[in-house]
Amino acid sequence: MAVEKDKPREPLWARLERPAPAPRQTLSPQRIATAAVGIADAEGLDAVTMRRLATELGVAPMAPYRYVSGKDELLELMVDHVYEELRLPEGLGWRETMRSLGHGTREMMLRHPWLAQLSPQAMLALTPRRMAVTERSLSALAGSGLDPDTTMSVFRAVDAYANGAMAYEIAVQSFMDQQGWADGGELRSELAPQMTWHIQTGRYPTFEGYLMTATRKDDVLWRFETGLEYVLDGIAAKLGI
Amino acid sequence: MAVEKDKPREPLWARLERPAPAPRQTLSPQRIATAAVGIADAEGLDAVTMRRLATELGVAPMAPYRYVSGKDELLELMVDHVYEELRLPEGLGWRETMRSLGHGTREMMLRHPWLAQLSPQAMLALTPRRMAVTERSLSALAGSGLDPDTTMSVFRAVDAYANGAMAYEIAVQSFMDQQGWADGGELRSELAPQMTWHIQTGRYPTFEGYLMTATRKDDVLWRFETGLEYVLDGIAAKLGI
DNA sequence: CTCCATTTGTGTACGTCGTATCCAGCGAGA
DNA sequence: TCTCGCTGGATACGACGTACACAAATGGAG
Repeated sequence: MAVEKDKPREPLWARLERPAPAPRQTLSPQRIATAAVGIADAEGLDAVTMRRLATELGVAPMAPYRYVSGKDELLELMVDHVYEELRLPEGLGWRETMRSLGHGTREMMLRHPWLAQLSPQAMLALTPRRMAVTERSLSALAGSGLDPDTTMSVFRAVDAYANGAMAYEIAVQSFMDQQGWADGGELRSELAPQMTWHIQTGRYPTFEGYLMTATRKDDVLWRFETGLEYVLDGIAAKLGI
Repeated sequence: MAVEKDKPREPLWARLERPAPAPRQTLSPQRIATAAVGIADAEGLDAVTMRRLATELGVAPMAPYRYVSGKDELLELMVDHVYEELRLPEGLGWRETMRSLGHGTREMMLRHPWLAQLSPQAMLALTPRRMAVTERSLSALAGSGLDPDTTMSVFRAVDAYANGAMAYEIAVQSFMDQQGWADGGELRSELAPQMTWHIQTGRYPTFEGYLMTATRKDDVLWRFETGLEYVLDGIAAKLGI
């Protein structure tokens, strides 16, 4: 017996490309992905359990394992499923395409907040629809006369900003949800016990000043767009459009 | 009995401020945080288990619960512990401070890659040292004559970029580690079975072109810095420095 | 139509996790 | 000295991911 070595197992996406070898048609990757995403959307990622998924599909707990090697691949399947919603319009210039990437990412993540709590590994997963987004982005950038490395750096910068900003936005949103606050009233935001306590120590005067005088604390869209424009402007400035 | 309602429990940080009420000195938040961070650094976040932590501390599994209400608070403690490493030099201009925030975040996350796989909730946690970083950032920005909302948007943009970029960098890094690849040889990077399969479908010609012609695919620091400069340039451009 | 190899779903079981609950013992103030 | 409150220990429970061996259903070959 060799050192503990995972059997190299054909990539998930390769398997799915072949027409299903023998269809008994109660389960399918599609059905599995849809069900799992449904659970995650409705009750959060923690509710996505192999057992729960099986129940939802009306099937024994181990059944989905025929289509997915484990929970990690299930998450990959979910990511790919949901990335279908992120379509970049064709024929736009680099800036509009990148803006569209940002906003598309934002909307997709707001619809599926659990995306923000996937492990980086799962978010790195090279799924077909994810690859398609990358391809489209790079090809929109291709007309600008940049070298390949710079092109990729632009795409990654926008993607990094969008993901980072949404991780934060979603964290705040889900915190408020769980507090039962329908909307981010400014007052309520300050009333988070943790925040109140920190401020009351008097150690963060600048922050306190912000809390008391800012007027767009709850305008999350404004914040996202403002940041996105920084990134786009910076790209334009550095690269001469 | 009221609706299932968690007892409001005093914020973690408030409790820690009081001098330990009765010291029997075998356990302490400090010791707990250090041990937990040690485990996570050495073996990854999954190895951080309440039981494992207790073992490491030479204590019964339930003992740490006296200092931490559950695993979530343990993670908060870990985050705070590690944020001590992120110190922003004083007296710098806004741009140098933000650059320092970016690089400081990067180095901290490279030292503690598990930061990238914390749930957004845990990353949102308002811990003292995190608050201190925010305070310092905002105060460095304060001299630039920006309104409070814009000031915050600048800080959040840099923070979002740094976090998003590092989530990606760390995911790639840990993937390579787990493949046993010491360094991101370009060839090897292409050899990831998933990637190879996708490329071979011929559906991603632009991406394929990038893979074959790019020369800085493995220069992760260059990529991080380039993206960070986009953000900083964009801020400077949009706000007139 | 029949038979069989292959594929698809089932049943059972194991080890590990987070943590609720109750208990024992120590230290300090009366 | 007694006792109260805090500390850490012991035990236990339910849920999780998944390994493994089995049964049922399928479609092509004869």
